[in-house]
Formats: sequence, structure tokens, C-alpha cells
Amino acid sequence: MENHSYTPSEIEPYWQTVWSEKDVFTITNDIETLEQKPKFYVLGMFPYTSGAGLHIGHAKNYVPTDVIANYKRMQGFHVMHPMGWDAFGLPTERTAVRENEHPAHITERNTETFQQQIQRIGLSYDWSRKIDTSLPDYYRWTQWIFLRLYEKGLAYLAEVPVNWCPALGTVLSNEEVKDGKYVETGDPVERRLMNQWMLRITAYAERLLDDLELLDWPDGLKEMQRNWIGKSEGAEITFDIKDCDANFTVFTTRPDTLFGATYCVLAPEHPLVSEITHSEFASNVAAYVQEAKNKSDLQRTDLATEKTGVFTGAYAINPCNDQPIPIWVADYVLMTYGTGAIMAVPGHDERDHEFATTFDIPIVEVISGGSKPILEEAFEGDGVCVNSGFLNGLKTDEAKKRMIAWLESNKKGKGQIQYRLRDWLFSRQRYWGEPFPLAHLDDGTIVQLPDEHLPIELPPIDAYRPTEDGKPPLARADEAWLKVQLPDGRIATRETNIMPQWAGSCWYYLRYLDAHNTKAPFDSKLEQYWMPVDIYMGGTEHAVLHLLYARFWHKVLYDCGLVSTIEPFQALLNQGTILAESFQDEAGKYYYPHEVKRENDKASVKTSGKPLRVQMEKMSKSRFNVINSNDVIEKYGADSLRLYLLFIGPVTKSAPWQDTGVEGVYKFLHRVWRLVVNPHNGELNEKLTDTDSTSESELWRELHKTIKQVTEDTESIDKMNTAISQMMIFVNTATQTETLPIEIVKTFLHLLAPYAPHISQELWHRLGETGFIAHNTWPKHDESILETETMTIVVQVNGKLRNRLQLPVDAPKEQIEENALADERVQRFIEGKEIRKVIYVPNRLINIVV
RNA sequence: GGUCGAGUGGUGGAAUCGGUAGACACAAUGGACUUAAAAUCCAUCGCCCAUCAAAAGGCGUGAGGGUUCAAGUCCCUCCUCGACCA
Repeated sequence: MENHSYTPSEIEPYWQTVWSEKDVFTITNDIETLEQKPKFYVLGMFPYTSGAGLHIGHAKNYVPTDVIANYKRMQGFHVMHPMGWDAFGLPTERTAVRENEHPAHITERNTETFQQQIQRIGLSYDWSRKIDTSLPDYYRWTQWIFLRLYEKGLAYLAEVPVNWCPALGTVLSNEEVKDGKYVETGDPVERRLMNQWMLRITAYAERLLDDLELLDWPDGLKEMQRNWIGKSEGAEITFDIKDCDANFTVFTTRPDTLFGATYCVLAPEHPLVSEITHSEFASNVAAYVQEAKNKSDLQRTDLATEKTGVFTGAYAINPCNDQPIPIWVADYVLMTYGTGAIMAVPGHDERDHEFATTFDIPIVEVISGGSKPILEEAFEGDGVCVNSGFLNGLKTDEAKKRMIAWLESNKKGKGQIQYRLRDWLFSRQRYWGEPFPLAHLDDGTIVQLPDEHLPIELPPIDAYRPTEDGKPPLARADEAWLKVQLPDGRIATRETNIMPQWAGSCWYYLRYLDAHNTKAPFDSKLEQYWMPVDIYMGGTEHAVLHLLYARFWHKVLYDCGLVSTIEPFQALLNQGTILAESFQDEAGKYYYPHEVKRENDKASVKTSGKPLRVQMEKMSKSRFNVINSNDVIEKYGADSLRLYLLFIGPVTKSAPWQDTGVEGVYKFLHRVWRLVVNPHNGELNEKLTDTDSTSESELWRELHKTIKQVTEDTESIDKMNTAISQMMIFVNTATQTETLPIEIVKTFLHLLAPYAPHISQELWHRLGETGFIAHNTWPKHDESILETETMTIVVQVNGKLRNRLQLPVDAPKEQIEENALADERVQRFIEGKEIRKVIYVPNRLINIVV
């Protein structure tokens, strides 16, 4: 007997093919057509196309954005909903080395896998706009934008201490290094001075900070960006050096404590160190400076480690009281932060206090208000100035202002704003990235290559590693690539660094708008129509870096007159991560689920019996707990996968993956199917009728309730789980009715379509409709249908629920009170007691206080 | 250490301008159908007390206190977990 029950494996590939062939989700570039409707730009962060392929965690990002895209389309918007590949990057290059294959081939293979997997989920992307950051017709424009930054003086070459990773043979950004290791691989990283390309993001610090106000982003995320930019207000103070011509400048957020500065500290890398050190201390200092080189910033500044330092023999003059104070060199001061020198106020800074105690340097109290004596503990809070000359008696805020005014009038310093944000280290000594459109002349000058030369394509090279003399891999290219003739005929040597992986993702959201433009990165009319992105969704891991870098580039483009908005991403949401059970032994080694034996709540290795720890962790390849979307789709279909990812909880919350949970939504879709199709013969369900809204009035009401809630919940994005709950309630009700008006089913399918597009389209089709339900109009609920004649009034006595009463809507308070008091169950609790108060919440609740 | 967020049944989660706690599901248990199973359908499903059955009652949203006619929701103290920063 033929099976006519719900079979996703038959209907899903069919409709996916039809959608693709008929360009159902393709959006025109014709500006006149576009301008006839409002726009909505919904964007999910594009994936880095690793070899591991797509897993459920990716889908948790793409499914909600797809629901929004479908919903907005049905609401009459032109919807931009594109997808592409972040394809340049180190992991691919490492695979290329290991497998001895060109990274472009590996990238191609990976992106094909990703696309195949994504397409099976039935996401409504406009694939004609697909981009790949590693293709020349894309990175041509990344290079082009870089030249605009270069022209504005925002790119410069500098000798900077960098994080050098010997294992990878490249420099890493501060953001990529944690605890002295590369965050991706754990390879150790050391400090080294190198000539590197930098981007002057600090020039935009203030705007990046201020404009956060304009964005509909989660508060926590804005706070993270603020912390990263790290604005602090304070003063720059210049210290003269006793018996010496030189001086140095420090930055402090507490100029009010200057009278308490009892020594100064220079970072070991500070240029003055060798100049001012007295000869009898020279060898000591030199040894210390050498030692500090091998420590990471974190080791140096960690509060827990013991403070070290050496005295230089020199003294600085405290400008406010002309006292000589010793100058030390200590590694807890970093050259890369502030001026590389500090004034130390041990009474009011924890680190300085610890240092002063260790080296027996005087500690002076200049702010009163601490809870412990100043010799025991530094007091870092606000208070009132003491022992501070002209500041005495002033509160901290006032004292700061007064000191800054004093410094400025005495030419000893000035008010100053300082940022934690540093310029962006923008070059890498690798192969798989964008070559710089720059070249070096023999005399050392740097020239930008003309726009017509773009793209500067990656040359073929014989090995993806640095040259023997330590130059980047691109230096292995042949002379034909390395030497370039400038328009004026001179010959220059190309820059052989490449850009970091972040570069391509800084502007990809703009390229989608006009993905095949060969004259410009994008057409400005299209840009003006589509921007800004209305909803951007991605993981918290990009909360700081990608979002800050992209905002920075966008602002530069704005200053160049190339984009029309000052911010790229108006609203942003972080989807929660998908967690899954992982199994780890004592040594920290992970095991695949199939290697594990489960007994009650204990787990052990099948083969060895070794006990294992079971935990819920973020799904990732390295934890051996990845679930592949294809496996789920094969078993339950894409619609079930989509529904479950949303039903599991609010979009922005993390949630554990449970195989059994998918069963629930799978059963729900079976019930939906049976509303329309008789599973025994494949005919339409016999109870479907053409009757109008006068029959099955309860179901009509439930339908309109469902329209209302699904609309609200979809709009909110975060509450798609309760939208699905309500659709389940509707289907449960519809399953139980005698007859089922077709009108009701059709309307319901509209609500389901953004969530489960395949089954909705199939049933739409089976009901005799020819078009695409995705192109239909979203239904509106009718408030008058929702109105009921009776309401449930909750009756409480002393705040405790005693009964519920069915009464006519808007019955007067007196009537309700009368009914409530007369109620038998209420009587039992008020009998013989005095009624002191009756509280009535209209149409909801009555509380009798006795 | 600091900032922010979160703790609700066996599980995922509903419900926060203070007003019916546990919607909707999963798992579990019992039953119908079946040669049997799957699927489907029906019933039960926070804890305690009680019970042939039913009704009624008490407790209950991490812990303790407070405000209120009324607290998962607001305030204070504490505990645990998570994220970010140091």
C-alpha cells in the first residue's frame, strides 16, 4: 500500500529545486522597481568556511534570520537576505600545507560543502548575490577600500612590538592572543619588534564610542565595545629629570593625587631608560630590560604576580612641590599603553602600593576616606584631598579640575583623554589573504598602486611558509610578480605582507547589494536604498572585533562619501549557542558519543571502562560533540530541524540539543499534514469544507488568536518559540473539530510558511493553489473575533485563589462582588469574618480581604 | 577582584506596567488499537496530606529577610552558574 503520510524527504528537495529554478527569492537590482516598496535588510554573519562543514550551531543563526526574511517578504517588503563565504584565513592555509594542495582548491571544496548543507535547510537566500572574500573579483575591492584608507593617512608602517608566533611564522593581533598563546591553536606567542602595517582606528575612537548611542544593540554588547575602546579622562603631566636636560610625560586618571607621587616608573622599553640610568646601576638595569622582553603583557600586569623593578639612580622632579622622586624601571608598566611611563601614587593605587611596599618607597596619604591605614592598603576611591597643598579640602572631582588647571597654567601638563583601544595591526606574514596594493621603491619610499592595477592577485608560490631569510611567503613569488612597473615607468617591489582575515568581513554587507559590479564596490543608489542593515544576527564571539573593525571601515567609507549611513548595523542580535553533551576523561581528552557507555548518570569509555565526565558545552568540532545538520534532515526533514531550533527556547538564549526534542515538532508537522491530507489514500481530508466563518466559530477565534500571537512573536524575533507553541495549540484544536473550513487552513499555512516553508508550500499546492505561498500577504487578525461574551474572574480571599467565576465581559464591580461573596467556596473562607477591603482588577481578578 | 546576566517540575521551557505559576513540548506511567511492534488515540504526570472513589486542604519559582490586599516578578543580604573585563 502506498504511503501518503508526511514525507519530508520527498517534498523538500522538490520545492527547493522549484524555488531555485523560478528565482523565487531573487531580488532585483532595478532601483525603480525597488523603490516601489519599503526595504528590509536582514543579515546573518557569514561563516568562515572551515573543512568541518556546517553544524547545528550555524543553523541556530541562519534559521531565525530566514524566518524574519520570509515574514517581512509576506508583509510587503523588498527583502535583502544574502549569504556568502568568509574564505581567507589561517586554518585553510594550514590545511593546504598539510595536504599539499592550493588553498583556493580547499576553499572551493569547503564552500561547496557549506552551500550544499545550507541549501538543504531551505533558507530563502538570494544565491545570485553570493560572495567569496578570497575571489579576486571580491578582494579587488577590499584592496580598493584599503587604498582609500591609505590615502586618508589611516594606514601606516611602524616598528612595533608584536605578538610573534614562531610555530605559525606570523604576527598575530592582540585580540588573537590570550595568556601568551594563539587563541585558535594554543601555540606559544612571543614579543618581537617588527615593521608592520597599522590602521589608525584610534583616530575614530571617539566616534566609535559616541555612535553606539544610535544603535539598537543589546546593552551588554554596547558595554563590551565601550570597555574595549576604554576611554579614560585624566591628565598628561610632564616630569623634569634632576640634573638632566630630559623630561618625560605620564598619563594619569588621577591628577588629584599628584602630591602623593613618591616615585616614577618607566617601562623597560622606554627610550629614556638607557639615557638617564646612572653608570653604577647600568648593568642591573640592562639585565632587567633584557629579562622583561620575554614576558607577555599579561604576565607583566597580572595583579597576582610579585612586582619586580630596578632603580635607575635618576630622580624626577614632582612638578607640584618640586620634590625629587626616584625613577624606577618596572615591567608592570607597558610601553604600548599610555606614554610608557607612570607617576606612582602608592597611597592610592593598588599596584603602586604593592611595589612601594616591596621596595620600601614612602607611601603618602593624599586622599582621606580609606577604611584602613594607608600603609596597609591603598585607597582607590574618591574622597577629600589632604597633604596636597592647594588641593587640600577639595573633593576628588573638584581636585582633578583644579590640578589640571594648575598644570596648564604652569605649563607642566594638560587635561587629556586616553583610550585603551590601540591601532589595528593590519599585516600578516602569510599567504592566504589579500595582498596589499602597495610597492616599495629602492629608496625606501612606499607607493600605492593605481586603482587600474587591481586586483593584485595572489601569485603562485612553491611553499606556503616564510623564506629562508624570514620574509613572508609572498616573497617566494617570481620576479614577474614581485617587480611592478609604476605608471611613471619606475620599477618597484611589491609589498609581500597580506591583510588579516578580518579585512574581507569589514565590508561584505555592502558587496551583497551589488555583488557583480565591475566598476565599483557597489552602486551608490543601491547602497542608499538598502542601508543600513536592519537586523544583523551573529554570535557573541564577534561582539568586539569584527563589529568594531566593520564599524571603523564603514565610518571611513562614510567620510569618503561612499556610504550614506554613519553606522552599518542598525539592530543587532546575538543568537544563543547550541550546547551538547561532551565526554571528557581526567586528562581532558574528549570522546565521541559512540565511544561512550552510559549507565544512569555515569559515563565511561566502552573499550577501557575509564570513567568520564559528562558536561553540556558549546557544540564544536574540538569537543567531539558536533551534530551535523544533514543527519537531522535525513531523519526528520529540514522543516523539523528549523522548528526545533526555534522551539527549543528564545533565539538569544543558549540551549542544549536533545535528539528526543525534535520528535515533538516532527509529530506536530505530521498533525499539520493530516489536517489537509488523508494519509490512507492521499486525498484531501474529508472534513475540509467550503463553509464560511459562521461554522466552527471557536476555531475561527483560535485562528485569530494565533495570527495575533505569531505576528507579535515573529516581530519580536526572540520569542519565536512561543509562536510555535500557539501554532501547536491551533493545530490541536483544529484536529478535534467536526469540520474544517478550508479558509482557516489556508490562513494558518501563511503563518507556518516562514517557519516551515516546505510543508506549507506543499499543502498550499495540494489545496489547489498554484503560486508560491511565500509571495502571499501576511494575514491580519480581527480584534472583534477575539472578543468573547464571558470572562473568567479569579476570586481570591486574602490573596489566595479560591475559585473562578464565568461572568459577562465588563460586568460592573458590584455584580462581580455580589457573585463572589455568594460563592459557596468563598463563603467557607469569609464566614464569620469581617470584610475589610475588596480589590477589583477589571476583567481579571477580585480579592476579598478579611 | 569588578561589571553585567541567569537560577521555575525528571527535561527544554511558558508566565514579569506585581494579579490564575508550570502554557507548549520531551521523557515517564497506565489504557485502547495490533498476532506483535511502530505509528496513532485516550488518561495521569510539582511536592505533601488524604483516598474504594471523590472533594477539600497545606506547601511550592536557588536560600533568608522585607514591601504589598497580592511577589517567580519589586527591595536588601547571601549562595551557585555563565559572559565580559582586570
